[in-house]
Amino acid sequence: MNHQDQMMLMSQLFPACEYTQIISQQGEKKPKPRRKRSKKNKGGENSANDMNKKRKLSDEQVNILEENFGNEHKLESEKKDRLAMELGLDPRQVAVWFQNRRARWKNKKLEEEYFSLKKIHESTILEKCLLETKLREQHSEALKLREQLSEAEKEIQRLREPFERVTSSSSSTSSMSQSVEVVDPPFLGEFGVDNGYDDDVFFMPNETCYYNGMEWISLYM
DNA sequence: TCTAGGTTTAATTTACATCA
DNA sequence: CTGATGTAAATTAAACCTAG
Repeated sequence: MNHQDQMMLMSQLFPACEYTQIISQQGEKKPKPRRKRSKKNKGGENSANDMNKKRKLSDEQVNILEENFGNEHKLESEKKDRLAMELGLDPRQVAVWFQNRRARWKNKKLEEEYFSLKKIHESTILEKCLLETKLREQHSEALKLREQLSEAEKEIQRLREPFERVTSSSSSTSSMSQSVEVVDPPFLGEFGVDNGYDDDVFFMPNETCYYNGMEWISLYM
């Protein structure tokens, strides 16, 4: 595999940006500072020559170059010469055109990638907002249910009181018998509200610790 | 119609890699 | 090591476009 083949393979395996990164990372060398640009030959031997002036390529030339670029982003030397002959251009011009075209292609790709990532980012933010809203709703629902539970427990206690008075007076006649109080198991709902543990404590099913109410809320704010 | 300022693009420069 | 050749990146400058 010669150098050109290797380059070709690299460019196929990696998008232009990664490909150039790989090249520049080889050897981990810092890029040397660019040398001062030498003055162009303004007024030099060829500057007066109109042939040196920049000529825009014709539509047909550009079409054929684009067609070739569509097939392959890099040119082998032979193909470059053939194409140059076909278009009536200097092989150097064809090489330069491909070089510039690759640079434009890379810029376009980067731009596309930027907008695609931006889109993903925006939709993720939106999803996060929706999930946060949902969580707040669920939390206020949990608080409401907890309030209801507390009320229900108070009501149970209130209804029990007459019965407990009777059993405690009758137990005084028999010291052996204790009040057989049916103790309800602590209610541990979805959020593990356990009044037997602490007044305002939540147990997270997937975690091994307890949070008080404000801490629990702040986890989701 | 003219023109200043912006955009596009052909060409150049530079640094670096690879190979014979 | 050296020179030839290739590339990417940065830059320049000619040609072109457009608002005012």
